Amino acid sequence: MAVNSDVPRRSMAGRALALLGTFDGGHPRLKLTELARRADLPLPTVHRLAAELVSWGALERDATGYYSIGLRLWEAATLAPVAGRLREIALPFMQDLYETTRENIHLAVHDGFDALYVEKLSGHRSVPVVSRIGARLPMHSTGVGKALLARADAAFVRAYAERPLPRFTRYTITEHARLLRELRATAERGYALTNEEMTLGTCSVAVAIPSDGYTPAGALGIVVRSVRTDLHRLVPDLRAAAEAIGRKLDEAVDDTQPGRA
Amino acid sequence: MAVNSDVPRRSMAGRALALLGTFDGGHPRLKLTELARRADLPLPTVHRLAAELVSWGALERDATGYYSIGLRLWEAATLAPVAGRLREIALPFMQDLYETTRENIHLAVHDGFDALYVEKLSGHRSVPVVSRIGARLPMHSTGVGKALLARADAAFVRAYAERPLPRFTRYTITEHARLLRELRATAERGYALTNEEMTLGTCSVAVAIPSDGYTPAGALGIVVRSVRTDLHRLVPDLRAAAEAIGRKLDEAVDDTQPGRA
DNA sequence: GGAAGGACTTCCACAGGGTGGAAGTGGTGG
DNA sequence: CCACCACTTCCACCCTGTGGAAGTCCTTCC
Repeated sequence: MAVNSDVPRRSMAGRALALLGTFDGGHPRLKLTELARRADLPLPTVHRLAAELVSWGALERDATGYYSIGLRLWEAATLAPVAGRLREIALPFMQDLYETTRENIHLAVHDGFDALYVEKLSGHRSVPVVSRIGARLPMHSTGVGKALLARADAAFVRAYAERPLPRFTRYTITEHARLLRELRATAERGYALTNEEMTLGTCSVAVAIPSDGYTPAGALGIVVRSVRTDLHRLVPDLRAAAEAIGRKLDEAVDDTQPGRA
Repeated sequence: MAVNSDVPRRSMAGRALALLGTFDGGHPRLKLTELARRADLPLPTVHRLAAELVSWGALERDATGYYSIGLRLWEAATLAPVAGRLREIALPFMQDLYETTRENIHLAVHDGFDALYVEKLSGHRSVPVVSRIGARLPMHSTGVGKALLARADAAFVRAYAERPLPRFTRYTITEHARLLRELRATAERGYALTNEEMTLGTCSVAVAIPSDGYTPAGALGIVVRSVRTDLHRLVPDLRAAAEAIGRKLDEAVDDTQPGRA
């Protein structure tokens, strides 16, 4: 018997989703037992349910018994607005930025208290970074995060700053007052900067994508080696790209939706 | 009462998945009624189930009542091997190809009777193409498709060629014997070519990614305007990229999996 | 070689979550 | 003002999922 006396007894669909939810960046492949333990479900239940998910294509199971996310689920997920419309529109502009910089180009959206990375371009010559498509990173220590936060409404920013701000390097901003000051400066300047706040040796510029019709709001950023001192020179291109993306998004919204997004 | 006397009574999880399956490239957003009709489920059932999916984040519902695929499902799907490992490894090489050509760079895998597009890079100057990340296109009319098909085992190729081959342009190969001949030529040549077989005005080169440890098998392709006649010149770079990707995939497989993929 | 342990699979009688027709609500357009 | 349509809520019946227990099949260790 599970000890979920407080949990209001998950439904079948809820259990199926719980199984999907057990996968994360550190655990993209799981064995049956791990799946059951992480989802806190009895083993036979997981066994039966997982088999059904596999038969539909929501999960895959390889010869060694490991489960991973299935191809068909991935395929369905490409239809999410964030992956479809936003990415599709942004990509050519991100390519342009990549060509001129050959550095990591990030596209992230605001979700909960995190910046969720929707697209990332990088080449062999780019600095290695911790981001990954589908990854969540904090907003106070990343370029795109600060750009998003600087645009968020005051109540949200206050809520964000009142939580403990995890430290990643000795340059990470962890004092609430300093974060608020930084965000004010970002808003006035019109773009966000970071300097070794997430990873030593890298710094970044980012701007918010000015689209009023589209949610969740996005931001575009570039991460470079900190030895490069010409971060500011990237701003005009970055801003032009963000504005062009925003314009296209608004057009696309008008096309498909009579109401708001 | 639904008329599914032949369908073996779908389970709850099956119904939830059926809802996700109602979305496709032509219908990325659906209203409740459409969802119910397309999934062939009673409206109250869909209503209840959809609400549960929304609360988890597998679906989203906007102010106008339209459902679409949810952010959390998209996030989970980024953990699929095809999106995670394959894409991540291939991307820098695809970037290199993009820089030298500024044309559409495609990465596709073999799934069922289709080429499933896993990644696509394109800029403003690239020819417009019908592909989309997550899209499925036939294997006999696309570069990546032919590259995959030329490597598939004989039984599969026979099964493929025995089905009717849909025609897209007057250049599409629709005769079975000719397709088999073409595939033989592709295998000998070591790369696939198409010439206005999917879309008038575009042609393409593609090569299979030579990885023995990794399934599903992938292919890398470039689509350019047909006025460009130097398609063959792209082959060395393309092949080098595919080989490098294959090598990295095999390393990655060794790292994480004692057995086979 | 054999015993112990662990991971996975199968079984089945019980029970509580899901079902879906029907009725209610709200908005729209004629 | 009414008719219509899309969505939402309700509830008593009953079928589907439940999960402990037992079975199978490796792997490891002595």
